[in-house]
Amino acid sequence: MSVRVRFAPSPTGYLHVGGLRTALYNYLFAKHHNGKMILRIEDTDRSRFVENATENLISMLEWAGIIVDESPTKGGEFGPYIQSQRTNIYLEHIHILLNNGKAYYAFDTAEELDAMREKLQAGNQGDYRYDRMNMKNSITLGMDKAIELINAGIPYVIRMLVPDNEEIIFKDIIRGEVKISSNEVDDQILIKSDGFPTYHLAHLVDDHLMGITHVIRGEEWLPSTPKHCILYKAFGWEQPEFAHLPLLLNKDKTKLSKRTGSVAVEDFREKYIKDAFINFVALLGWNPTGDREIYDFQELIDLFNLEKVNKAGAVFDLQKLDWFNFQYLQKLSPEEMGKMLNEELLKIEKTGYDLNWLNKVAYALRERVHFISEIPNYAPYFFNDEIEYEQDYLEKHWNADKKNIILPLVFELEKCKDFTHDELHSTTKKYCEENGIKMKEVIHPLRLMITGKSIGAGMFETMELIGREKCISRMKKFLEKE
RNA sequence: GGCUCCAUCGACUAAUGGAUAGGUCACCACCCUUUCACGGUGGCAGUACGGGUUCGAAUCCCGUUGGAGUCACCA
Repeated sequence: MSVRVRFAPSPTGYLHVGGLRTALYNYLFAKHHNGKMILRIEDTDRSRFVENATENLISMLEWAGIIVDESPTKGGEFGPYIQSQRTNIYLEHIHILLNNGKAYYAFDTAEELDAMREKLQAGNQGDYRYDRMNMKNSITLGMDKAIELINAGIPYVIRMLVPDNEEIIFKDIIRGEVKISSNEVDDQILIKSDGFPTYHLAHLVDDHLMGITHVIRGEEWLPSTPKHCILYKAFGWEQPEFAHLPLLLNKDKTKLSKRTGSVAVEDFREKYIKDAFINFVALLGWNPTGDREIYDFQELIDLFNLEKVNKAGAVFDLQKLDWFNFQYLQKLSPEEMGKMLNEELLKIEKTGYDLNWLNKVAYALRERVHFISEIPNYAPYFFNDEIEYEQDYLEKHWNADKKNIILPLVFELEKCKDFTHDELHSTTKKYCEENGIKMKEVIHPLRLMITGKSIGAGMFETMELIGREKCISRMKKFLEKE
């Protein structure tokens, strides 16, 4: 049987990085096995629906390189792929359960449920499950009475009937065998009073109908998996394989949330190189063994296996992601770097640069920044003619003596024919040798006069990029002032 | 609180009962050097604790401790 997996988010606004990793693992697993991945939108909670969330979800997945085989926009033979368009299917299926006695109607109000839970809490602690035999439902009232209430327009829900005293055992690919007594499982609501199914019913019916072979989802679903096992059995369906992924964590080891920083994929898209981000995320909770860190997308697909997914959660620590970004930055061509730099400059409304020149600037600085986006701030002297001088640097490398050394050099440099790195370098070297001074004695003042900053790329390379005219005028302006 | 899951350097992880517990990020030092970086070399740092099984345990078992997830007419 060929592998079919799914990613089934709720359209609640944005794609969470934890969700992206789940989607990634699903995708890697599917493609590794030449299988299919589907995208299904779980929008049965009408109150949480957010406009355009589905489009956003898809565009984030596509940015990440996750191209699903079947989806609301792409279609497929198992559609529709939006749960709110499948309500009739759920209703059909709930009747199977109603008819075989595996589900029942319940009429309790929110207040009555609250009262029940309070009572249970007062009695035996830790047990808040639906008290089936002491509430208003078709078991205590009888089916005739239940039908009567329904016909009278009384709101109702449909709950699953959990069998007593059964041991539920299921196999998880990552965690092995998990056991739990059915006495711990609640009579979960399957159909809400608004007629929509809950997640538990809807996802399970869909997974079955859509031929899903492996359910790969976050660990937060582990506690409700026994419910799903009971449901599969109630329907008489074979259950899929389960794999519950370890959670992505905040620094304090709690489930990753936006509390401590951004978790929306769109925010990462703005800052990081896609391949670096994917590489980083893929290695959070999984490792193909060995000492390697850098893997391209195809290698991830080739190597991925669920058996080597870790059990413990992984702290989502951006420090290493920055390093990955640096590594991938070095692999880009000057043209790619220049393009990114141009986009950054557009954001701060700096336009009109020669693209070829931007390529060179970005390339020259590639080893000094983790992100292309740092460049405008790291080396403003490429884009502003107004130079700000670093005070410490100025004090350290400038005084009356320096002026006497530098002045003749400026004239020599002005005479350079091509104003290229090589010529500037040899001219300066010659000058230093003739006057018995060290190169660094003059390079720092040059850097100071032209860039104002103590850090940056090689000075002659920088001068070539800034150009003769600007370099000379900056030096002269500085010399007049100081 | 009940239930379930989990536990290797600060972080990500490797080591499928057998070497001095390996690599990467971060941090520190040194080298290179034209500043800052890159790069190179080295360093710091870990099997939560206690039992057991075994010739041998990070690894298997039990217990303890700690952490997390979950317990909705949300997914």
